[in-house]
Amino acid sequence: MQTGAFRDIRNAPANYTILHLHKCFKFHFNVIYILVIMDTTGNIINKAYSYKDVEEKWYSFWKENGFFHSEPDQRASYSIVIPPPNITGFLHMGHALNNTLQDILVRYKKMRGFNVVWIPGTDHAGIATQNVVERQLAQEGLDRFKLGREKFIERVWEWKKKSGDVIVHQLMKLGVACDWSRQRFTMDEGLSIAVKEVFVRLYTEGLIYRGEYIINWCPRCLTALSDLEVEHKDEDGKLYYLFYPFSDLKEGITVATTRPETMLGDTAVAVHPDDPRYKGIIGKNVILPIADREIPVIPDSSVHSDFGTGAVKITPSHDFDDFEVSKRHSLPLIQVIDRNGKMTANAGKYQNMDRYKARTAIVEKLQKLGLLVKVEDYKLSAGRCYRCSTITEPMVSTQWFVKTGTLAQHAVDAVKEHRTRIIPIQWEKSYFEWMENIKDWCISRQIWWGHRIPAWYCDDCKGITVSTETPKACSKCNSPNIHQDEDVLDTWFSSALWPFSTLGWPEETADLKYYYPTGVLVTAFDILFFWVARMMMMGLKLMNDVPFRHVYIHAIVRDEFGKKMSKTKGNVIDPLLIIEKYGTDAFRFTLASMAAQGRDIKLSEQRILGYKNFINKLWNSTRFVNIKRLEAGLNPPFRQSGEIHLNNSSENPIDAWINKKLSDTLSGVLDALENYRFNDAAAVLYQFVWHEYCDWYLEMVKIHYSESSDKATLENMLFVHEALTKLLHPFIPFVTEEIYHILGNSDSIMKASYPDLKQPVKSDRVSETYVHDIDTVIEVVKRIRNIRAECNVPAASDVDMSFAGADEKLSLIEKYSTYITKMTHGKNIKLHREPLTIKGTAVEHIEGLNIYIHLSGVIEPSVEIQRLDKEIGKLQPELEKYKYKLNNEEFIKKAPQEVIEETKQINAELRERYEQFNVSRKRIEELLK
RNA sequence: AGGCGGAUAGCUCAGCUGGUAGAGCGCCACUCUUACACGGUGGAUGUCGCAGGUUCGAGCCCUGUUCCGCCUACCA
Repeated sequence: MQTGAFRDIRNAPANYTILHLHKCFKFHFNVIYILVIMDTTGNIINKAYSYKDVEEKWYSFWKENGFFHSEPDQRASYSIVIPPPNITGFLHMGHALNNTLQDILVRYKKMRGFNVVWIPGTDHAGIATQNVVERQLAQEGLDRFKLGREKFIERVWEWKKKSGDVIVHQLMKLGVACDWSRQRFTMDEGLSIAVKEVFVRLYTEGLIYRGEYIINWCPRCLTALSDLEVEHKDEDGKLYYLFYPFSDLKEGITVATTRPETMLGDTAVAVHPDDPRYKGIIGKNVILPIADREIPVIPDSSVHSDFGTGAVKITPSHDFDDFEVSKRHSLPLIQVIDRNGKMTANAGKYQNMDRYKARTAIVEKLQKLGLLVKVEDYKLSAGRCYRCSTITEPMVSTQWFVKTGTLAQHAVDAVKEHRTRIIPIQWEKSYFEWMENIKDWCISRQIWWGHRIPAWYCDDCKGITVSTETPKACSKCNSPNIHQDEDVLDTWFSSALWPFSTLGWPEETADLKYYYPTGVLVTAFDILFFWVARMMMMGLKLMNDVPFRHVYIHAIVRDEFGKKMSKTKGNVIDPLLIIEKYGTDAFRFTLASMAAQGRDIKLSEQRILGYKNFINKLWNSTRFVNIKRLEAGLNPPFRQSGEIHLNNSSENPIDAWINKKLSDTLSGVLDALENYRFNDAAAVLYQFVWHEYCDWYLEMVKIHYSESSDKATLENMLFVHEALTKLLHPFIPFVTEEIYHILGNSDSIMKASYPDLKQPVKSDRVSETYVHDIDTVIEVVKRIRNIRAECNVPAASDVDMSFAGADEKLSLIEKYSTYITKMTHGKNIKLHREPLTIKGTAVEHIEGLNIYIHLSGVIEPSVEIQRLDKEIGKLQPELEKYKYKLNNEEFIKKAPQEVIEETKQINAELRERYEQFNVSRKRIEELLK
């Protein structure tokens, strides 16, 4: 038989008819043991946890039973609105992390008795979605203009119907406890009403206005972009030095530019007013070559004298700064590049030429004229459209804006007054910085997919009518000849309303009253400005209250090179593949464990594998406790209340011990989750389950139960197992639900409540003693195991052991001798008051106790001396450190009393151990003589 | 250019308010023991980027500095 075959059978699914094999391979004999373990419903419980069987089953169970649903009631509410993923989106690591963290909070708060709602939904993603559909049209040889606005929008809706919920179904795979009955879409009827309402209100108050301004324009998407929608990157470019002669043609001025094609739109040359080189020429005119226009030399302090020649050509129509300069100096605007990125009629014979072809042509022409002074290589930062990466063009046009001044101020105040807390707090600084330098928000987009701007223009009086309902006539002159604005609103405009529009605003609904403001917004920092800041402004303005009490900012998941994962870069790790490979629970636990990582999470599969093993460990411990449960015929509830009580002096010491550790774990998890330290919560649970509960408690239960058949301890074990299952549920919902049922519960674990510290954990002196006892037993066992391993004692052979020390310690050893012998393969324990000297014995020392392992024939005295020397060698530098510390007068004088006490105690312990080792060493040496 | 973050065990990273450096994976040895080999037991491994400073005491605070990353920005 081969190992491979062995494994294959072991991992067979639950419905596999052959019962799985158990510890089957005996080396010389082909003996196969078959062990069958069944749960209460008669299913075979697999030895290896197979998540695939479990996950789908429970998600539909939860969903169909309405466990995700919430309605306002008497309880305290806790609400979260999902950052709505784009309908064009596919689940990526960012979504996975973001939604896992939210789900942990949602399930946790539910189990703590809050009435929790998590409102899901999707975003119409204007430009992104339009691009997707336009690409489809292109394949059919069509474009949106051929189709016309109405037909095009129909096409988008069709597409949305078909593919828009892909991301939603992917989210479900993560196990998210969203209230799907409340699912919203930013272009829903209700949300569209909210959008119009906000537009009209803000317009009426003068907070939305229409104006001519220079904006970022994408010549491919043919729309305005907000500042945030433009990405800047350093690129190789050239810096051209152009010579503009004075009108007397004798001398001139050299300007530097990276964009010579814009020179045809120049309306001035600016120099710094204090620049001595140009003192005399301010006010003179230069002749703009090719265009043959005269333009003035003007003073402006925004010019940096030390850059280039200290003289700047001013092109107000195609440069943000120049636009500002032109306003200060009342310069005319001359547009030379059009919306398609081609030269306009103002460019004379270059008309209709592409902007980059025109650059080459104009540079050549200038060279011929002898006006090109020089060309240098230069790194420049070009703006690119965040959707299609086309280089954007600054363009002067008429757009709609939100006046952000006071809105932003209120949003700043709210955070300063901690009505909304940003966590981690360092993000506050970025938030303030951005908010305090905010510009008016350009909200109009020249695309078709989105909320159409509710403004109508009168063909007769040119008046503007803004209204939530489609008007019949101009509100100014009553003329029926009106037409609606062609533009739609920035996608983020509707997203900004998300925390209240999803709750029914502008209606004053019961939901709105009950759930607003939301408890927390969970998001990555990359949309802190795009979205969070704008929700703050809108929430405060329209609801008169912050939209969320907390903002929790988590990391961005990056690839191994620290780059943001994106489809265009092709560096995406698909979470769905990870789920397929390791299971959702393992994946979720990994994400929670890594949530603390600074700004980037670089996902490593090794780590996920580790947590998959953890789930398996949990699974197998469940198999064990359930065998015992069925044997003993125990059924839930395993305790009358959820209280963890330590004050039962008749209880088993190991129960007192594990209950204390459970209680510590509980407070650790609560503290961590209340402070959004997901990784700490995960670590505390991992440590408890594996290294306290499984490693020690279950092993001791085995020993105890085989001796005493004590059902009370089994019940305590089941109580602890169920409690830790509940504690883990928010992190790993699927496996915990399965376990909860295996333990004999018929209801969902989602209905269970988190173990609660409100019922105080009492502990009397007896329990405390028990806890300390077991800690000591563990310490003793570890020391003995250590010796066995270091002395290469064969694992299967039992060894005699003796103990020497104070009565108190000896009675402890006596009391727990069964645990000690069974856990160390020991036998014939003997107790002594005085230290021993026996040949062939290895020695260990812990506080107040000497441990002797009798290894005649296994260990030579000389070898034992070497071993002791090693121990002594390890202790020496430690002792030196403490000696120095305690001899330091300043330390004694200035350190807090408790630190000094602690130091003294550790020192005493080390010293005792050190001395005992030395004594033992001497005795063995004497034996050798 | 400014702002922010990172630099800790071979790898991926924890380390909250300064008080004997941790986890997971990997590695070495033993081990298929009756929940689990996706397991058990034991073990090795770090001048906490570098240089100063404050402090009785610094991975943590301060100053400077070097790499790496991100964000913002009007040097044309």
